[in-house]
Amino acid sequence: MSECKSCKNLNCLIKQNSVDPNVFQLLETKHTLKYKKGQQFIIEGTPAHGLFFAYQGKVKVVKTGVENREQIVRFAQDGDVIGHRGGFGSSSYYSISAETLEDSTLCYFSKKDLKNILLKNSRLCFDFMLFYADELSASETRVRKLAQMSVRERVIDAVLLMDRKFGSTDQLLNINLNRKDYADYSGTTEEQVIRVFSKLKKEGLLNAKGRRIGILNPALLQEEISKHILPKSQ
Amino acid sequence: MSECKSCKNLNCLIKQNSVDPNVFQLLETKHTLKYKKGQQFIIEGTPAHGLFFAYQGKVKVVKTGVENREQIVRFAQDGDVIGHRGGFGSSSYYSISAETLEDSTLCYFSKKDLKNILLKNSRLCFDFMLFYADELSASETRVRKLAQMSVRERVIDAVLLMDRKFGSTDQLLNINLNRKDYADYSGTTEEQVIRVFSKLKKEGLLNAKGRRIGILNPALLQEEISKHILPKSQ
DNA sequence: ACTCAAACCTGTCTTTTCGCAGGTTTTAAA
DNA sequence: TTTAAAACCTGCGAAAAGACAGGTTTGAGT
Repeated sequence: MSECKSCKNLNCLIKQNSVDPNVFQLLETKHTLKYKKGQQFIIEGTPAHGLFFAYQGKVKVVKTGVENREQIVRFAQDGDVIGHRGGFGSSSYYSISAETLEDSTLCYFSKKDLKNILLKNSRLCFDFMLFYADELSASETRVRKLAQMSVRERVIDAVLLMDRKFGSTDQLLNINLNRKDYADYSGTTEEQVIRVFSKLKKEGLLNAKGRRIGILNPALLQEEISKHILPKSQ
Repeated sequence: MSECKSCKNLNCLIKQNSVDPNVFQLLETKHTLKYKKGQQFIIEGTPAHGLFFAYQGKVKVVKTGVENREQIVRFAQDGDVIGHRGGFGSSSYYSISAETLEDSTLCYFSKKDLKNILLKNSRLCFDFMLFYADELSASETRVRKLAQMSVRERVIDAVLLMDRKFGSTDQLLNINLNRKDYADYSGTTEEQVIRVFSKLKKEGLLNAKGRRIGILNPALLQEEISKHILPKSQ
């Protein structure tokens, strides 16, 4: 039920506001769901009834594109919201699909319940607004990067993001993605990712044995894409 | 002062909520500003004090990129919000620049005043949240399109957007953009836009004399990019 | 109407990215 | 441990996109 009390995902919007009695009431309506690795739990274009929070696990959020291409728009893990755009916004259909990258536990709220609380609790509502504003910020930066970076730069940017988002242990990324996933995030093809990885290996910047990816020289990689990263405006 | 009463921008978030006495109070703090064509009124990276609403006129919102390239992230006109991400969100610097495309009148609110009202009026706050959610939706669709469409497709998409957003009179778009602007929106170069326009002219799909752009066959243009447009999920 | 800078256009060449084909390695399940 | 599918890799040719150069047209200000 409301094990939000003991939840350690401090960046969860609900958790942050759970002291409010109204929000506490919302928690009664929460559902907890478990999914195996590789399960698709949101399907783009289907009617949206609610939204999810990642309690534990890793998720990729995807827009289906033309032919067998898809666009990974975001990765989510502990505390992150998923399916929020179907939950609210003008469309009542999910605009994305979501799939677990490993065994995961998710929290689910119906959008009806959540909307009621949001209209009662302006602090929670304000936090949701800030969340969307930050997501928008990230998305617009991504628009610019996709439009202006080369394939090599976009792949480097993706690898560095994985390190920031999921971290590394013993110089190996804590996330298990195949080359197609990197391609679908970077807006290129599997072959190009493989080529860039091979080159980076030869240059001693990256360690890539199958899906075990390790960043050997973060500073040099960061340096290579630095001209696309503006300090204050992100 | 509070000529919001008589404002005809019905899609303006403030206007929509101006019956609320708290919001009415906010209007006292509003500033009205006039700018000439081509004036930059928000500069990326500078401290953000507040946000703007387009009262009358047309604006391009831009992220500065590498070399002399910039990325147009959005166009705004009557009622649209501008600079909202500096206004709220975790960064207190503007993440974009904004420039008028014609003589324009803008409404300005300090973010301090606005935040106060948002925390008092959860309906207004909820509307702002929905606005951000929809913007995010549009931005993520744009990520996919930039990653998966060809240059020709992106240029066609841009021209069709101009028609939807600003409309046409006598088969001429009601917006005055140069080829570089189309390039900066579509994520390509000026020359490529010129080539695509020339080709479309020869094919009888477009009419382009200088900056006067006319769409001759919207159905065929739409058809050409239709495989990238998914019905329910946008 | 004149002038000049800005905007537009086109051809050619270079670079980047992509697609396919065919092979090798990895991984996970039986 | 075996086995088969999935994932990974590389070379090569094709296609797309970009850069540059030089010419023409447009249009805003005088």
